[in-house]
Amino acid sequence: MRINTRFAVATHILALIALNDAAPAPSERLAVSVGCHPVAIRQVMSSLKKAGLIETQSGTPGGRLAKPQEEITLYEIYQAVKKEGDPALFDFHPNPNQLCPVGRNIREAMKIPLYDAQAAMEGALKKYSLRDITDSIFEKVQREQTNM
Amino acid sequence: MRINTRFAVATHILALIALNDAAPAPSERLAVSVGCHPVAIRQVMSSLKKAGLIETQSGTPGGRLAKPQEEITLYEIYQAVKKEGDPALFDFHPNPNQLCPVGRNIREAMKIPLYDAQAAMEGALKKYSLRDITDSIFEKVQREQTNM
DNA sequence: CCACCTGTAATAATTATAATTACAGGTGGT
DNA sequence: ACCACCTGTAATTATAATTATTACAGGTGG
Repeated sequence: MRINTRFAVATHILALIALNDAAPAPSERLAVSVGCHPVAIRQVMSSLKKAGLIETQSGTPGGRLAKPQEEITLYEIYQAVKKEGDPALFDFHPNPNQLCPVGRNIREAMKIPLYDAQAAMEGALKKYSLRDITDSIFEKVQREQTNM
Repeated sequence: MRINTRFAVATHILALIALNDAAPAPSERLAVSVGCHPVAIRQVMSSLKKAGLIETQSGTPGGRLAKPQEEITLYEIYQAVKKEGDPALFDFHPNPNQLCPVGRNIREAMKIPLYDAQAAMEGALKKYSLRDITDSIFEKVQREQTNM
């Protein structure tokens, strides 16, 4: 599962949990809204739990937010689902020829700029909380019902 | 070809052109250093030409920088190889269920944060020029030869 | 001319990604 | 204490994305 997909699924799940005061939904139900496989939901929820963003109980459907929406940033969500193996925004780069001076050194030469770019991206994600997202969704839903 | 790969290949090619005062290298030679297929080299060089970063001539091997290294930023390189088809940093998101209020609206709700994140990333790339990269490579090559 | 190259499209091979299956437990209601 | 239903996680299969390869119509310069 790609980081982008995991991030999208994670945010979606958290929004569903945050907005749905009703009965706790099993992974199968969440999967219908997200549009993916229930197992993918469980895997992502497992990561969110490990990161301390939600609380779940094995065998019991659904989950609760572990802290207020205001305190969950998009950055935290991103980090929660970012796996050991392959996070880097830019997976620079395939297989440069080690016999060529440029091929041998370009990776290191690009390290700082790319790290900088990734940090800038992550910094932007820190500016938004789950609350911002759910507020935005709520607002749009209201508009659907009243107007139009 | 993925945007990340294209970006890496493009930077590599530009560094090779910038550093190699010697004879112009055909795509096959560049491919050896980059570690990919010659056709990929030609495709990326085609993009770089369209973006006004290099000058090439059909039938004649190699290419020249169209402007000084100082004036070619990593951002420009990134933009040059970014294709129409939607390279967006976060391809949010697969196929949310349109029958669910959250699934129907989350994409729009995430739009601003994700756009912001991408802009931040691109802003960081603007801070570095091709010269920074080639200087760094040159420095590392020097160190390889003298010390160690 | 001719060997060598570019530019680009189309196809084939490979790899990454997501869906599915499987199963060992946990839970809560009855 | 049972049972239907669920989670958590690994292993496998199917599918989609990506890269390599083939192909070929020109351009170039000796």
